[in-house]
Amino acid sequence: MASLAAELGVSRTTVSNAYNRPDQLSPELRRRVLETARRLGYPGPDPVARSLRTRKAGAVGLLLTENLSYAFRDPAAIGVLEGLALACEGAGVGLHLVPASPGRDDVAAVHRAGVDGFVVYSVPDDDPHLAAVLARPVPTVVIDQPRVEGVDRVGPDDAAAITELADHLVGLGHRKVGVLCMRLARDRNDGFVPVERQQNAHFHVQRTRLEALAKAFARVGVDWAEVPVVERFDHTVDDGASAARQLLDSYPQVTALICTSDILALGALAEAERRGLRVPADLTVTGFDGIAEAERAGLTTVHQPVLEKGRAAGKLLLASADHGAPRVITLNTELRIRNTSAPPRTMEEHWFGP
Amino acid sequence: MASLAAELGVSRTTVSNAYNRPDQLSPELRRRVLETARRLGYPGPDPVARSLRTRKAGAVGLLLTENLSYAFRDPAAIGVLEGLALACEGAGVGLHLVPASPGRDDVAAVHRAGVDGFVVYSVPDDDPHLAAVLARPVPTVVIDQPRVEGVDRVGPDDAAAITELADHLVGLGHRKVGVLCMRLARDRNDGFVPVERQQNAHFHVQRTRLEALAKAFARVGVDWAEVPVVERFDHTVDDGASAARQLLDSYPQVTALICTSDILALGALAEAERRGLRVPADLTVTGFDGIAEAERAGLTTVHQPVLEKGRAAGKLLLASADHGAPRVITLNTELRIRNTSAPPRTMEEHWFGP
DNA sequence: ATGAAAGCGCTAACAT
DNA sequence: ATGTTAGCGCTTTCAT
Repeated sequence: MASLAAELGVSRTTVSNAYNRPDQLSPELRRRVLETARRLGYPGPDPVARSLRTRKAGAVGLLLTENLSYAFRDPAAIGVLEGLALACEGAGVGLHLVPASPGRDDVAAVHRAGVDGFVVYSVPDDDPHLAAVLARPVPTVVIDQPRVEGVDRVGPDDAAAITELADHLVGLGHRKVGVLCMRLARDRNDGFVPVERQQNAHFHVQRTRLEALAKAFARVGVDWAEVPVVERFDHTVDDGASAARQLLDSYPQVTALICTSDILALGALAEAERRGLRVPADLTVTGFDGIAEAERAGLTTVHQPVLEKGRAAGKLLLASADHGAPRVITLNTELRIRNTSAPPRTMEEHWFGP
Repeated sequence: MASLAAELGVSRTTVSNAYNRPDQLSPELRRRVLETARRLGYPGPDPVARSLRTRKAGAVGLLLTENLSYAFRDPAAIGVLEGLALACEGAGVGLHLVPASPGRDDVAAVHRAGVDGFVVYSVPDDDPHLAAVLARPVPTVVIDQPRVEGVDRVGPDDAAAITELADHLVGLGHRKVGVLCMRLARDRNDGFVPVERQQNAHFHVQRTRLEALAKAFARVGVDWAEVPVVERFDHTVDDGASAARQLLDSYPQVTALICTSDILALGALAEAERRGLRVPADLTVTGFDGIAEAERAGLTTVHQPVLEKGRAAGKLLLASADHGAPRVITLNTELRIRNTSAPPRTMEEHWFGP
């Protein structure tokens, strides 16, 4: 830029103005500046230098707990991403996906990200990347989890939502239930979950849902310590199927499988079919999220507005006027009763048919 | 940072080293620096200033022709994104989604993006955002389109791929065909496409496919000027259905509908069902891409490795050693003949049954 | 309407 | 092992 100014015999200020404040220049001069720039191969102001000077990066960072590519496998995550992208697009700011693998604790990527703020989507409360984000002097919005003191948050009321679902099942008469849940902590534990691990789960959403389920079933006399809960570290339909298999192999008397995501529930449905169990006659299966595939499958589930979740987070972040109190946006959820939930078969029905 | 150094009675270099080159410091001093930093609330080196100094942003930009959120609706685009994210993650660099709406010609977002390079995915050759990207002094890789002189590119051999498909249809005996294609230029034209518009299409991929189809059918005596081609600006299953409706309303004698994407083909399938046309007995339908939904639907299509496409582009960009000749990666495609293509019914069959 | 001066926060040579 | 010096390229008062 210096050489350009020299060549033109003007100051650098003038060149800068030619790009950033056309009204501060005679149109004629501006034209000359731009043309000379082209001739000399000057590509326009360097965005990084500009960011340093203006203290604005023009981008927001997104931190996920998972491999970046995970976000593109899970329909619910895609919905959140889409909503967030929408909000960013509306404001003309970029969306910077931070490369944070769950395995390696390499937090450097968070430090390196030139962004004006972060959206953190569904990470465990002890995630080192999260700590790194919070240490940065930029605003942050958390989607779903964890709850962090003083930090904005967007998410559903998980306890209320799943309580409604539990009450539905209780009302149908289910007492022998099993649960399929997602990862509860950063360490892999593909299998049954002792109550202690449930209570200490670092993924707040899962912990809340399990707690709410325990409470709802306790009200009708079910001892939660007796309820089998199977955890899966990875989140695919196949994992849901294998979890269902593991649970039903040991607890064939279960009449309802409560899954903390639609993905897992879809897998449970597949496993039920494999075993020749009719849903919902022989087995009730429920999900959580309300993704399109679940609707197609007729799954009874709790629907949450994932796109809205992403968008709300983006808007919150971009509207970060130095607020005093942290803001919390609670999204509406809706129990959608479809074709995978029904009363359990009684013993009579079991032996003599309905 | 200056005040931190002052407080500690050391130079700024030492503070910098504490963060960036632990080996240049006594562990003891380093510990003291980091602790004092915490106490003083110094959040660590500013990423933007560091980028300015090191000339490395630690991120690659992604430019899409569409609303950012479009990328999250199209399974093929998601695949590309995932592959690209994978490559970025592997290298520890961020993925910066550039907010470039197709409508507004606001190129500023491209100028503002602090990135070390760009991946451009499927944009028209006259896209102003593309021009802005190429003007930046950073390496660029194009996925699919357009072809730009001297710029790296990753994509399938569209002509060869669709020629194979055309030959399949020709072999089955189809001569009365119709085509459903995606957007051919930046202006909206939802309807039939005159040959001239086909030849002047700014989306190179679509143009290539149409040209190859024309050539393949010309070889068996079909006059391409007589072949109906319907274009859709938006790319949804519903658009595919409405395009099929528009085409079949005017050309009911068509025996095969060639769609330039699986999404459009899925819509065509829906429309065929709506009209009571059996596929493939009454109507052959083909797609392009090989997305999961297409496989489920049993669609005859051309499969291309979308994830690999994104990953290859990312690797190419990240390995941008000042190469002499531009590099081109051609991906393998594969004709997948499934249940939506069959010989056309003859007139006899039509009147008297098979 | 244009220019001069100052500095955003950092790191990389090159000393010592 | 630590300090000195010199910018990276830009924008922004404030003057003229």
